Amino acid sequence: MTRESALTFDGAEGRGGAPNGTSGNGRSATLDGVAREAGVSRATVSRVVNGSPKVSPDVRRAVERAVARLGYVPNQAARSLVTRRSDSIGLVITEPASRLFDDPFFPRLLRGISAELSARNLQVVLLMPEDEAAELRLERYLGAGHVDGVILVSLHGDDPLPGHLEARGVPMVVGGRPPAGLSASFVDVDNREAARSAVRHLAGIGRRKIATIAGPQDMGAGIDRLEGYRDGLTELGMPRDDRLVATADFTYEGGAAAMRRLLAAAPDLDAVFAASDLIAAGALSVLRVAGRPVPEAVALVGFDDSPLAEAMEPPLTSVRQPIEEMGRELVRLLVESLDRTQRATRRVLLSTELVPRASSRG
Amino acid sequence: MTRESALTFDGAEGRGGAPNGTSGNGRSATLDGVAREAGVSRATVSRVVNGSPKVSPDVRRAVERAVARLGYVPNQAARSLVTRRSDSIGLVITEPASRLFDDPFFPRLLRGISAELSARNLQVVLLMPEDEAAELRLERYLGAGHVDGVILVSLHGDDPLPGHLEARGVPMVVGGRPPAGLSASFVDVDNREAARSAVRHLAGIGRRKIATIAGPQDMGAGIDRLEGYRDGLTELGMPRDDRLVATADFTYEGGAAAMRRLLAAAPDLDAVFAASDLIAAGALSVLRVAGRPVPEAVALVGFDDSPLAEAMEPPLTSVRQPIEEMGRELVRLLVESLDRTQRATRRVLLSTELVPRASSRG
DNA sequence: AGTGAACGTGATATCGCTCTCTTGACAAGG
DNA sequence: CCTTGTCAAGAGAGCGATATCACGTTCACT
Repeated sequence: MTRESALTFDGAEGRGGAPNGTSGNGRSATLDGVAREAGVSRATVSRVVNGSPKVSPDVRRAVERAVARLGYVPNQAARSLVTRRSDSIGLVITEPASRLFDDPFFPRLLRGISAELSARNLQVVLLMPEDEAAELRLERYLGAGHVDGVILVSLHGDDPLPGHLEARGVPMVVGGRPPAGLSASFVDVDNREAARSAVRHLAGIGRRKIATIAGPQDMGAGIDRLEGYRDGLTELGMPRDDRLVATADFTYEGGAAAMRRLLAAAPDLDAVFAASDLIAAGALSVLRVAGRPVPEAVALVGFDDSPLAEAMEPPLTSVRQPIEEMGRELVRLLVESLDRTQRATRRVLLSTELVPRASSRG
Repeated sequence: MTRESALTFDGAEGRGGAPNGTSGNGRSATLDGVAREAGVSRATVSRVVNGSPKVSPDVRRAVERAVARLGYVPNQAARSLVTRRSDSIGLVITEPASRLFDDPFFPRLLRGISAELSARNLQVVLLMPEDEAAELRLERYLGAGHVDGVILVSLHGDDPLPGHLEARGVPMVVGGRPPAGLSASFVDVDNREAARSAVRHLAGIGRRKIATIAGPQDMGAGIDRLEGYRDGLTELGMPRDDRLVATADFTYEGGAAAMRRLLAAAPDLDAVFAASDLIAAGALSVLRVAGRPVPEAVALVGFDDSPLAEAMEPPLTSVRQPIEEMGRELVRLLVESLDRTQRATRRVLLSTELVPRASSRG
């Protein structure tokens, strides 16, 4: 059962006097103080604060008044000590400074997570281990129950953390498809379907030689988008042609290099689906130098719909992901697995939206 | 005095047996358990764990072994209850979904903060109030001592939060110059000097009609960059000309609109200093349409050095900010004010670096 | 009327840790 | 030989909440 705090902190802070409350020093009133003020026992105040139904209306009102008068806020430490809950969850980001930190994916995700948590009166603790030692410390920290559950994002294939957490029985959900072998609940966008729809779109404007610059093949996003590209070709009855596939890491330079390879291997291509906007930007610069105008000679589609997409010249058609929603869904999943003791793993795939712009005008 | 935990959690978790430690269930060993295991009192274990010097070497070793054997991790709730410290700090972001969420500023700042905190064994709690009610709740939460101190970023002029926190005596530092009237310590980049150097750079490549698209004039960054622009002109002995100044919010569209106004008011301008890269991108698109090639006819300089800058065509000269360092410095300042009881406010200005690219080639 | 279920309230035992005091051991000084 | 000082280690009192009982009341139903 989810804890529902019935206590609203929105009341006025006393009647203008100098209540023995929070103001001034940092010391807040205690349960005991409120009990005295209201003329009841600590237990009763606790019940009111926690929204127990077993309190008579008058007493409840009296207590609520006392709470407001004193500006009482429960001491989380004391509460945690006995409930063995921290009412906070950990957001673990294991990412070596790269991708995540160069695009707005991360702030948006955070916003979604935060919004959904605050609706539940939970707090987020941010955890970004910098190195091996920190990750070990982190494991201990999480295993010790300092947070009630963990959200992991941006996992790489070889990270031992999720396995260890699972072994310690720490409730956990993963953002983005986790590496094989891990049976954790996760939320991801439907990369495969998204890529397929991008290919469909390019075919829809008459392109017949559709190439792709895929992402790293050790990451879920990279793999799935390539799969989807192939699905799309198959669905359209187009032949599979390996000269039309290049891979790159999610960078500008990587995209540029891959585009050069594609042009060399298949000079007659007339469209490119890039696995990220940054890759597309790199590709675009190469196409420009090569004298292949976009979209006339080569149509281009990116992925992420970052601010970059809109600012490019020509503006880039791109696949938008519901990132905030992903954050919210992660929280929902985690909270669910916290409430029930069930450990059934669940997978959630969110759908995407193709945003057409000038880079793929028919 | 800063708490230094002498306890390293990096040791092996027992010798392969099934220690009564953390593994398996989520229940960790307690101080008492460790004390029994080591044949000493709780107090002594506590001293070892907290790095007190008043413990003989043998006893210390014995305790440390017991700690490692049991995989003991201190219970933060219990500790907080008595020390009245939470060993965590709050990062408050009051931003209506806009700017912060469309550029990599935020993840980088977070990384800096996180790195510096984890070196001190402190945790970050992320707080993003969504509306008025949430902000009130937040105030109570912070006032109740749930965190030891607060870092505020992206403050807007009319936000009452910092004032209220100050009144409640919550230790606090601010990222970015705070609105006037607030006497809090803060860390900012030297926007003024940065803008001045951008102007100097443009003059250095022979431009004589240097315009600016300034940011919102209710934000420190917007104001200071405009000031710096004016300083630059003065320093170079150039006349101040209000037709060469337009303001925009930090968006692509805002930048485009401002550029149109500038071209109308001062068709003979030959350089533009934009207060952000996104603004510059908007300006660039307008210049292109207007048939004013960059950098030949008009040189362009942005601010932030976001990934956008590098991907633009031509690549954008921009001012790089030491964002991670800003995060680290914020933490240092906060921790300092936590340690000493001194409430002296301090200001730290970090210097920036101009990254020249094709958009301002002489 | 009598029994007991239901319900509102209070007393009290924890939760795991820190920290102040006290104790005990041993060395130095008179 | 006793006092005094030093220093390591233990004993014990909370910190502020929750949760389990126990204790009246009130009511409904035999």
